[in-house]
Amino acid sequence: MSLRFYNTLTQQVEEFTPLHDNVVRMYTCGPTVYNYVHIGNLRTFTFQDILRRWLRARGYQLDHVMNITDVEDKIIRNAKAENKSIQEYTATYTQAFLDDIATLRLERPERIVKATEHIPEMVDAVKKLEERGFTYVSDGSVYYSIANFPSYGKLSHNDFSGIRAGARVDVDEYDKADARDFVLWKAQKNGEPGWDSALGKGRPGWHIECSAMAMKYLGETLDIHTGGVDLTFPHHENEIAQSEAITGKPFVRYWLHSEHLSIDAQKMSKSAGNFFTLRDLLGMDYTPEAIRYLLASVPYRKKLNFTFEGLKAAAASIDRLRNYKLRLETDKFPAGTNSTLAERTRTASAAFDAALDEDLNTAEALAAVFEYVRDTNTAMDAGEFPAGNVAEALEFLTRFDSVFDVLKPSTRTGGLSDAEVDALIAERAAAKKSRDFTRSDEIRAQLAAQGVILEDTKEGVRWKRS
RNA sequence: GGCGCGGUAGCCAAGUGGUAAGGCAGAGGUCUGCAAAACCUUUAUUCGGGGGUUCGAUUCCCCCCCGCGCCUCCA
Repeated sequence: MSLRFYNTLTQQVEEFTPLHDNVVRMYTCGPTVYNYVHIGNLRTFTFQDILRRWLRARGYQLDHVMNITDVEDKIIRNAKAENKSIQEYTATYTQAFLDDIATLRLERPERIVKATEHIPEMVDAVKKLEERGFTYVSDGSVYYSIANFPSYGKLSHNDFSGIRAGARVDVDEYDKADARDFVLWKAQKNGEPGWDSALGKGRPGWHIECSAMAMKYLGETLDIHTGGVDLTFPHHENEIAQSEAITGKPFVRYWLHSEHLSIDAQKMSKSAGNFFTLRDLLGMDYTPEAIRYLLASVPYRKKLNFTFEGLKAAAASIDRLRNYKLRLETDKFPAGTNSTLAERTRTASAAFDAALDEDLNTAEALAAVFEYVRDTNTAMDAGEFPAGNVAEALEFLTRFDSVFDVLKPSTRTGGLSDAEVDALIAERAAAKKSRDFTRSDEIRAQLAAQGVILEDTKEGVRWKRS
């Protein structure tokens, strides 16, 4: 039993151990808060959530930092268009992001840090690069000279040995194809926000944010750095170039990148306009759990093609698991304990663990759960599932749900109270007893219309909310 | 062009040098007053195509075809 992850740096699946003690120091590139995040963004954050939960399940403690990029070209442009301050504009979308990840049951990283609150650290990092000879100044802006960092390209596995030094531009949204050097500090221009600093009045480049904040909180060498594959180059490559030029030490030990969510076989992206936000899908009455399940069920290094059929399938899968749990909790089981079944539970649990240990293979982990569900349902149907095995089955479900977190229905406002439901069920039972099936079906339909599903079993009626 | 990922049943998708997990959907059936739930049967002689290695390849090697991503902002 050892945890293994695919490391982009080495292009291999490697055994994972933290550098210090039992604490995993992890950094995640968070959102740029210029708009609502879409479900493609949320796929990556869901992957990180599964990673967090599994690391903890395996006994590690976490020190996880996520940044919020709250100053950047698009933010400046959009805020200006809406006649708002940067702070005012980003506050809206920062809160929306926090709300969205909470809706999807994504755990909050131990620290969520904002770029604009770490300007001094970034300036300091740039100064250190300057002292070590990795920078040059042009038009008041400070650039990183990658010609001075020979191992540039080791993460993205690109060969930059033929690169020309000196070509540079000073905006995030480049318009020169041959630019390779990147900006560390942007001199203030007409009307843009700027901070006074030893580098002159200006604002930080995107890449230096992450280097400065990651090292401030997590030290010079991190255990894990995650992000979407699109950040591998140039963003993460640049983080390495900055951080390692400053410290002379390896910046990150394990780089984990999650594949994109696509739609109609194309990458979902804001610039392409082919995206759904979480709010869009919730507005279509899909549940957060179904969305979470869909995003989590495809292993993170595999492209996930988003379809509504897939989303419905996810919801159906959750229903199957919830029905199973309800059955465990409400059926009457014969007395005793079955050692063969107990062994079956252990096998399933071990398979679940092994699947997640191997680079978070969520698809295989789910298969282990569903095989177990089918086998034990069969045993229950045959009356061969004793009461003494119920607890272990529920424990296994709990372990599953500690990672996937989809069993508990999201609370809905309104609807019938439990007492009202019970009263109607009692009325229906009376109708059934007098073989008034018209009335009993009427009540069942009435409840169904209000989101309450009845199931008649040998032991009586059980119900659930849809 | 460079780098990277992928092509497995209607859809999603796991997987291994030894004969194809799981979920969803579909069809039939058992159970039920009817449902629901559950279960059973059924759905890929086959894993993009062609060579090669091997007793044996979906799994290893070579070539080719197709899709996607990064190489400029982007999870």
